[in-house]
Amino acid sequence: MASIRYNASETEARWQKVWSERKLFETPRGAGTGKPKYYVLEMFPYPSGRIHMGHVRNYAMGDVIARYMRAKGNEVLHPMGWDAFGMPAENAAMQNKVHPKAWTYENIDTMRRQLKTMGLSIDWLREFATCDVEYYEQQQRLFLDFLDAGIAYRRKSKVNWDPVDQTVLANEQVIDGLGWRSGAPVEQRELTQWFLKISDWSQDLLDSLETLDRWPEKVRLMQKNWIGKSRGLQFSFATNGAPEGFGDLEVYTTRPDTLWGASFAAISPDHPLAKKLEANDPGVAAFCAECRRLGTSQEEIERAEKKGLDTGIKVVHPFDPQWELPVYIANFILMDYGTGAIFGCPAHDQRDLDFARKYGLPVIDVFTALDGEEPVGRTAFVPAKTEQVLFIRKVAGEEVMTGDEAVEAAIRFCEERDIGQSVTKFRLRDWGISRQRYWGCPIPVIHCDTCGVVPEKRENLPVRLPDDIEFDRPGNPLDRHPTWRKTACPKCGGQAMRETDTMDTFVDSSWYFARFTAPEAPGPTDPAAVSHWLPVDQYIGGIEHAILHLLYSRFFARAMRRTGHGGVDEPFQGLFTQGMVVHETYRGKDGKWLSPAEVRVEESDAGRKAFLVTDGSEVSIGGIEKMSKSKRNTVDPDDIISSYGADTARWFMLSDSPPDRDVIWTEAGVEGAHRFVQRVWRLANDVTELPGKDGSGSESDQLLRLAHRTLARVDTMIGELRFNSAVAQMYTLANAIEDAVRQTRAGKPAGHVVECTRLLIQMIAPMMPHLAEQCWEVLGGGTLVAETSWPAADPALLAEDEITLPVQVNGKKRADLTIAADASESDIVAATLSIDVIQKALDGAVPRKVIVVPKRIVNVVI
RNA sequence: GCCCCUGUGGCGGAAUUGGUAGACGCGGCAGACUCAAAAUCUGUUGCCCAAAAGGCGUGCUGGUUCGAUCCCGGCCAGGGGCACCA
Repeated sequence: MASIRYNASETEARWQKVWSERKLFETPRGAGTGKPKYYVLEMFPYPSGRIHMGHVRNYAMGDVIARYMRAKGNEVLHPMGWDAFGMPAENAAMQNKVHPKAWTYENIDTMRRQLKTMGLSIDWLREFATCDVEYYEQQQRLFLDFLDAGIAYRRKSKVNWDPVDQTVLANEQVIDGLGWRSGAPVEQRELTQWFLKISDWSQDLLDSLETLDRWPEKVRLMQKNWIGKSRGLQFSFATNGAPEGFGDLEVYTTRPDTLWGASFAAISPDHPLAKKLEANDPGVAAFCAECRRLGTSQEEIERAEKKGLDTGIKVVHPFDPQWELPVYIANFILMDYGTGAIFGCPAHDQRDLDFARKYGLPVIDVFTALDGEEPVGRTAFVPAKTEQVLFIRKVAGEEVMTGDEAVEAAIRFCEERDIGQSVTKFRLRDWGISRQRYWGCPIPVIHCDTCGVVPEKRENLPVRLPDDIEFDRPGNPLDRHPTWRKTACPKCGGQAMRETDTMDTFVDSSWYFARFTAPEAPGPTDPAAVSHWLPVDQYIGGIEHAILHLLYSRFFARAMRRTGHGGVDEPFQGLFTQGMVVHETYRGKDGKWLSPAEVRVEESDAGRKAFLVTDGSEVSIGGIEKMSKSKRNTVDPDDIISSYGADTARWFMLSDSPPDRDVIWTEAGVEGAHRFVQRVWRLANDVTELPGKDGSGSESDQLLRLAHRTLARVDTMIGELRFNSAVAQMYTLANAIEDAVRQTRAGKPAGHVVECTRLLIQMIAPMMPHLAEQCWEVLGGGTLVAETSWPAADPALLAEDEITLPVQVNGKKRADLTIAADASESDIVAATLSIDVIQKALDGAVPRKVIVVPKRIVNVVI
């Protein structure tokens, strides 16, 4: 037989052209065609330069769903755009003297070209970038509506400040407390900034998580914890020795049941009391300054060594006027949560215990340790679990209560005595959207000396970013621009200044999915299109967005609805979080990172070894890590697509690894995927030339049965995004068809071979669309696979008349039992007990129990 | 530090979610074809034991159950997020 090779690059280009000419993936504008709608969306990419394998994986998955849903008879919306504002463009501007705009649009061009070679079924007519004026103009309209509705407001907030570069730093730009460029110790500064009132919806965002049953449980949990609803006691400590004008110290606690074990109070360095003290006491000022050097990142603050400064002020314990506690300023208390002041109970909180040990404070055990629990010793005794029964000795006498009950009892106890009130708090803070940067959406407000903060008139929108800017110095070029800031006050007409802050790029990505439904609408959205297409039926993206992006988008949907821009609360009905693409790392003798292209890996009994391609010297193989430029362990999708084809890349990304887990990129894996491409192509050709292919017989029925069983399984697996399992099913079917071909050649004609192959091709089509079209043509499909309906599995072919049950003795498998599928339980027991092995095991005795699980297993208990 | 997740052969993983652990793929080994190689095909492949019988085996450890990769407790290791990276 002539060896037939499949030419991927020719074939792929050919079918991409056909799809595009037939406008197969362009979704009609407006309310649609009457078919059920299905909106598939993958998180849009940041145009960083070139696409990477992570993108290939993400968009391959989305494309499978899009093509599958189309074949299932849905009107599918599958758009693509660019999350195009952000810091990297400004960094590139500073380093390479390119304009952020030019850099961004060039990257978009490159990446669009790369994505197109993947053969994605995307409606490219809807494409936009968030840095397009047409997009950010609409975002400015949204902002003004939010401002009118009281959703946007200004207040003071802290930023990381680089005193040398005189600029605001992102958390990422603060390394070990130092500015990334200047190396100067970072300070905290307060600026007046714009906020969005996400906290208005805290309860709603929490409650609605329950309705998101097509979201991963872990994401819902993370969001729940992030919103952080808590019930606790808020009360005041009377102070003794506080500066003039400072009254009581307000404290919030979720553990009022430990109040009897209080041994100190602590306040945030940003607490009003600390600020008062700071003004007059250089010691306090020095300590607070040190705390502020930790920057604004919560991780940094909580991982730092716990430090405190005794203010000398005392507070009076609410249960006993004679009992005084010292007040510390402590570096681990956040002003943003609760009241910025706490009481410490070292016996029942590890952090408080560490603090007490360090500063010699008493440890007072409130609870009676249960049997087996260690009393307070090296570590705190924390009976936090609700199952653990505990006492609050003094609060509830000797009444036995669980943890939550104890907290409730403590709150009641305090309320009855007028010591404080029950308060519900959320951890979720309002969203600060001000960024002191150029490459973002300008906030459309004007500062007027007489009128204050005035929104720009809507007819003056967009507030365009100026193109003539300079990046010769750090900081926001908008501030330094000679003319851009200067404008007339929309209210009084007098001289006024524009806001130079731009918006957080998370704002851009919080509503793009709505804009895709009507990308040319004169307003931010077209309400009819939004109500037709939203919510997104399947959203796919990285787990790293589990909290911020997804929560902000949920908030935006609500805020847009309130301001008349949308019809849904929940933007994403189905969510899937895919894993990363990782790769081995390599280092040469000099310790420098090497790219996979420079390395040849050999596998033998002695294990894996790697050698430099150029001189054959041995290379050390390092850990498997996320593909990154710095470790040079990236593989360029262009290289893979040009040598193997897009279908191979897509197939490899979808096989083997479960989509929500990390996938390891290996050369062997790609070759394996490519081998399958070739096999399928050969199979399609072999099958059409096969003599006697339409014969029938029990063998052929078996093949047809398998094909329909495979179809039924693949159908559910794609629906559940279990692509790797679907792939395995298709391998099994392909193997069986190859066997059938071989048998037919050997003179035992197996029928239904063409029919089964066509089914296989239709199943493969969403994953390897080009190969499928080519095979479909050879098989005489007539139309395009992309236009055929998804085949339905025939229930008659799925039924089985005989089944094989495993037979266990005391839970260990000892035999198999093949029996009619509809056999009764007593038939099964009888048949089981007549098996030789079972009789031998019983040795004449009567089994204690025989457990029959229908269609699963038989277990004989002796 | 806090929240969340993951852990199964040499490797990626499967297991109808409490019912045959290792489907399918990669790699290895043996063979066929070939002057030879590539490609392709066939067989084999968790570990222990010469083999059979059997035993062991899903990060470690304890428990619940007729039966645990799956449920519960305690650990260990790796990863994601922590509000100005996107």
